[in-house]
Amino acid sequence: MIEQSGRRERKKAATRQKIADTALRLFLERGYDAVGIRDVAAEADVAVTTVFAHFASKEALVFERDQDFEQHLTRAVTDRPPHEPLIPALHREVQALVRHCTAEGSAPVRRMIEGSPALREYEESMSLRHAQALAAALTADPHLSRSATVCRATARFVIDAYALACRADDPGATVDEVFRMIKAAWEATAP
Amino acid sequence: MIEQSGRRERKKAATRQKIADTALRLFLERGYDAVGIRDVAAEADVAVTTVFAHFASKEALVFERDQDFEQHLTRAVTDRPPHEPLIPALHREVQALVRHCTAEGSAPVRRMIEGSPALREYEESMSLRHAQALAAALTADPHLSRSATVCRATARFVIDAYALACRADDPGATVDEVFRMIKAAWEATAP
DNA sequence: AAGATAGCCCTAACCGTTAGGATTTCACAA
DNA sequence: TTGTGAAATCCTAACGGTTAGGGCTATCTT
Repeated sequence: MIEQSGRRERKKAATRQKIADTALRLFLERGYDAVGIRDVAAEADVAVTTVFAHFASKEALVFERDQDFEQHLTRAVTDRPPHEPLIPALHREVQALVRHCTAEGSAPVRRMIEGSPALREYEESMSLRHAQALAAALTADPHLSRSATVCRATARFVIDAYALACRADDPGATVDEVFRMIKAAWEATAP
Repeated sequence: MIEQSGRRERKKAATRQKIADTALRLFLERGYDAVGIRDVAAEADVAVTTVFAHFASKEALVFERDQDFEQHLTRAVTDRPPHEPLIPALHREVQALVRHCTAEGSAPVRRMIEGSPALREYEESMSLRHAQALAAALTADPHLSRSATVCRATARFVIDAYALACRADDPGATVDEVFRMIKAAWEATAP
């Protein structure tokens, strides 16, 4: 139970990756709704129960890197140099995340997500979790000294900026425009 | 096909109401997860297919008045006296909506929603729709003359205020605090 | 009164998801 | 090396939300 030495972990990670890769490939080939979990399992040559041992739901197969996103965001807050102002740090990080999700290769995936109500709904609820994690990071920052409400609201605003930019015609400009609003909102709460 | 003379529409509405009432009662009595659609249908004395003819999903049974919410919100924008400033109008409306959803009788329903991931997720995706409707109303207002991005961001901020307040210890104060931020954000975008 | 149609019903299935329990694979220590 | 425990996987069967297909009746329109 303490610190496995390799092979098991590697095999598990390999299985997980194989499932995720197979799923994404099938989804893009035939459409999300046209591919069943049983199809994914068969093609990846694992049992259906194994799929659910690695992913909590069918939608989760599409958002495999979800955890990374949350970490990047919270670390933009927690790992920034001391006394560096908060909003520019978040602004930069959101720009980077948006660039990542509107990159060349991501277009088909985005189209698939927008085309499926189930995936859109799942993405929304993911965003809510990210907002909560970010709110926690803001609340914990000793330099900020804002109320919990302000931290929660700011976190949601930042996630809104990301969500809007991902779907906008000019993602970069959208992030900038929304962050001008966030900056004003934040500064209006100065203690 | 236009303008039925009554009985049919009345019967349809009655069926819908009976299903919604029965569902909510059973959910509160036994818990959301412990009640199946087949139970609701049997207790309301209708076929399962009839339930889905009136409600798009099991979760929708809980948010029967969803449409009203959206109308109230958009009308706070479209029906306000000419030249009345936007933000105070929205502020007042959100206060009213929050009071409504944190009223005495709503507590058990709220507890039920917070206790079910499926319901929370559904509520989130509803909120997104409301934000889009509000954004459309803002974009359409001839007195505002803000970019589509600003309208969309503001709409989401307002929905955030509502969502945060519904779960806060002091809902009224939360609305006020978040709206101070929204006001600053909005004014920072003055043309 | 006679069609047209909306609302409802029934049955059977689809699909995501989970429970239960067996089986294999690996890590580690005797 | 081999025994042991735990983790990963598997199989089967089911549960519960949801939908398709097709039929029946009450209501509406003309």
